[in-house]
Amino acid sequence: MDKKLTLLQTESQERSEVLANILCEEIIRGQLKPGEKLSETAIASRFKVSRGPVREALRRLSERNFVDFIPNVGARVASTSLIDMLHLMEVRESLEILAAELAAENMTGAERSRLEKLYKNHLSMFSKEKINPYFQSPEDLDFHYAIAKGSGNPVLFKILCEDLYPKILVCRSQHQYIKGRGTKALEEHQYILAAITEGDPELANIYMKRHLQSARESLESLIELQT
Amino acid sequence: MDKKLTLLQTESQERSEVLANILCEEIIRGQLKPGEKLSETAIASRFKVSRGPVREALRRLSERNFVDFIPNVGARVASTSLIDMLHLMEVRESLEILAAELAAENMTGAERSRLEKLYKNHLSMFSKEKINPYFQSPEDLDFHYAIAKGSGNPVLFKILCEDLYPKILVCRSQHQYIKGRGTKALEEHQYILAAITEGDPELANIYMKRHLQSARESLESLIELQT
DNA sequence: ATATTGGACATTGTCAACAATATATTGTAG
DNA sequence: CTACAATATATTGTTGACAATGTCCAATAT
Repeated sequence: MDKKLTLLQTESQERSEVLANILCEEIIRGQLKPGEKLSETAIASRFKVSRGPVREALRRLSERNFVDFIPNVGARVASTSLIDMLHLMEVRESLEILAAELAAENMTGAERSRLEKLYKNHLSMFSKEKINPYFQSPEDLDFHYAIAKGSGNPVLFKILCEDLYPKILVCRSQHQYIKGRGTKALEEHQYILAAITEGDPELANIYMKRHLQSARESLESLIELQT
Repeated sequence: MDKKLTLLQTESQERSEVLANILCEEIIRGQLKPGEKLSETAIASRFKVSRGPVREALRRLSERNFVDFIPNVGARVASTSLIDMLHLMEVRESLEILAAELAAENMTGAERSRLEKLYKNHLSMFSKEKINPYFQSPEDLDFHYAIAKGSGNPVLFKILCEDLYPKILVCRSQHQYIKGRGTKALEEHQYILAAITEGDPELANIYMKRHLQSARESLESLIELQT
């Protein structure tokens, strides 16, 4: 239970980075609410350290845009709107299409078979565990991670996996917005997988585009409803 | 002379952010060489502050990936290879195409006329001042900035203008790599401008794609030569 | 000569005290 | 009762001192 998020590697020993990552996870999980004050002294006493490392951690989070920072006032958990989410999805769409293309061109044999394994794993999870089909499973995310990695472009990987995905997760946790489009998404994965394993960038482009377009469109209609 | 870079707004009063921005500019300009050690005490005494704010600034730069940071060892100016540059250009291409499309859809009248003004300004600079045609002029950059802004997508703007462009400039300064494709680029701008002002996203997509593809291809052939 | 060990030095990490600023509270006047 | 002002409190900003870690160099052994 309460499975650790593997988004942020805490291999480094730097206090400020470890702190930043912990706070980041708590923001992503919604344990820290949007707008909530991040008091230096409170955090310092909670983690039994002095304010120095805490300040450094908060500056890191400010650079990552997970907190809004006002000089002489302090840091607050950044709040993200559904419109922000839409902007994130728009950029994500463009970059994941690129990632799929590049993955179809560049993935190694090992990476391809691993992607296939991820897909099958997702598939079996789906039928076996009777998980809520309208829930963004870690397996779904793994699939997209693997493609970003397989693109062979570290800049692309970094923006997608360390920038956009975490922020999209924050949006979800702040809005109880549940994206999952059930078996539909899984079917779409199958086509994407096939295009990539067969080394067909054009098809990978098209299938990834459709996959993400429908995700974005369902978000757009959700925004319609709320206005 | 020595015109200030306007990339990084230093409106905030926060010491650590001001310091980070100054160091950032020096890295972009090549005044701080790749691999160069960024000693806390040295920087602190240079700016007449204590090490606290300097440490915070270095953590910020580490998050921005302008310095490589090793715990208990320190920070060094990140060095970027031509391969890094290629990865940056690949992502940039994808995102600027999106920006051009969105700009064609969303730009306000004022923004459109401003873009036109930027183009004409660039044009006149070119003929009047007899500037080296193979030099990436600020005017060229302004044009791309305006399109990113005009997309109406702040996430897209941030990644392009605060993430990718600065890093591409670092690459240039670290490699004396001169991209400018002379009058050719300016011509291409004209087509992009027309498509955007006429609100034609499809054409804006195509012209921007061609514009950036040729830039990337010339980089690819440069890399060929060097190997 | 090369490799290794030890210690001296320099640098980074942490902390607690103090200064500067913002926020909250109280008191007063209208 | 509300609006404003002055004070009190709390929070952030900065600093210098000390601890912990890494780096460098000379002395020694193989």
